[in-house]
Amino acid sequence: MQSMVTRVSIVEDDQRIRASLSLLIESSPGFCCVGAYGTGEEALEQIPGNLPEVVLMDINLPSMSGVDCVRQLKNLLPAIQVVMLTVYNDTDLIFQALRAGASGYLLKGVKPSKILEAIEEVKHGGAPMSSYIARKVVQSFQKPQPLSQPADNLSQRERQVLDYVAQGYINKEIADALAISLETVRSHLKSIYDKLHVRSRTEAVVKHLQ
Amino acid sequence: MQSMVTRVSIVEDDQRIRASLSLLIESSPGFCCVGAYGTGEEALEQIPGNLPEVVLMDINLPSMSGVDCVRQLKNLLPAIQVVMLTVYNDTDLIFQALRAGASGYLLKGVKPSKILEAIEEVKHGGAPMSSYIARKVVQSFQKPQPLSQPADNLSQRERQVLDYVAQGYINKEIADALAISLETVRSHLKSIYDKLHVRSRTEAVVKHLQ
DNA sequence: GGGCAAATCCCCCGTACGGGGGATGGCCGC
DNA sequence: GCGGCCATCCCCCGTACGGGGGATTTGCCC
Repeated sequence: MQSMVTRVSIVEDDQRIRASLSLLIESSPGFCCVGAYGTGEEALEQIPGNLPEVVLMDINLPSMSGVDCVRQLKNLLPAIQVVMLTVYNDTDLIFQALRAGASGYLLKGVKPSKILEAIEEVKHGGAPMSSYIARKVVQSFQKPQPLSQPADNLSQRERQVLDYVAQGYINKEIADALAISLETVRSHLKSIYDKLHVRSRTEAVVKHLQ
Repeated sequence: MQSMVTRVSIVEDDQRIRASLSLLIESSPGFCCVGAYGTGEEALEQIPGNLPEVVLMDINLPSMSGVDCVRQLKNLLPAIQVVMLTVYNDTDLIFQALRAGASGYLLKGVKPSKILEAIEEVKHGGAPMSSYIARKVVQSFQKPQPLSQPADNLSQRERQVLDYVAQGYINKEIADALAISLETVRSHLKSIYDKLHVRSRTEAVVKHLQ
């Protein structure tokens, strides 16, 4: 079983930030800082020797980047948990870091208590993320599309009908589901085809799902 | 500008849970419950009328599923923020819900205070997730993802035909494009419907585009 | 050589679909 | 108040579609 204290290492090139993180960890009950490194290379060398459970990793390191460091670290020690800690909220960097194996991603400026919470959370299988980061991540599952939606002037009702069509409903079923007549459904479909410049339900669905 | 209170609606089929959520919202300063519905259909009908900022959505609803409800709701009201609230931590459901447009995902059993925090967080652009969920989401970036896709037994020719269907071609056009007869296209389509367990080209296309 | 799946083609038949007309209210904007 | 969209409903008509039969050829596997 694990010891009662959570072993943490820090990889951060700014000496002041490194020192203050180290101090934060050391001065908090239940945490202990087993290493603080200024470069990714140094971290890769030392970390296997003193096995922290959690690593706080700056993303902007000299020479080897934080992302690369995470990738190699997770290769060496798959069980290690990494929380990125950075000023950058650049979307690409977030996904690069997550793909590389980071499990958490905090923006610098969070309260110290949040950092400690994140360490505990990541240790117990969570994925602590600043809310902005979490939203970016969730969005990546949603529509890869709308930077500027072409504003397909569909009315609410038309969207609703199209939604049913996209679920494979035939017109009669849509009519029943919406408690309107078959003819009304057909009317809505005509407007939909007109507005989307298509000629069939299949085309409409494809356009609807982009 | 927005009012100081956060307007919340609840979609949850269990009357007791619905009542207790409603009570939680109403009795918390800064929150107000503008609707509580037992079915997705009811929610879709009523929510556009009283415009909550945040919707708490159970995933396991009778008839229309919570996921479908989210999909249609986000279609109608793209700005609305949805937090799933469920006992299921099934990976597929999580991603289905996120793809459908949910921005948060809490497991039932979280402390009431966490629910209120989540509502505020999602309102301000965050993505509140239980730690288990967050980890699943993050993992989906790490695993070289093509884990699913069990190769739906379609033959090469069938995929080709389905591809054209998904581009809105009618059968005659597909026949011309592939230089085969209309009847052959129809034959392939029959096998496709059979293999995908669908009854129309529209359903087939939807399944094909996941 | 028999079995088998893929790919090709054919016919019948009912019906869902889409295009072309309409019509009626309701609500909004100017 | 009039034109505009919206939502609702109705008719006719041709055709694309899907389900139900088939058939043939090619190639592969055992």
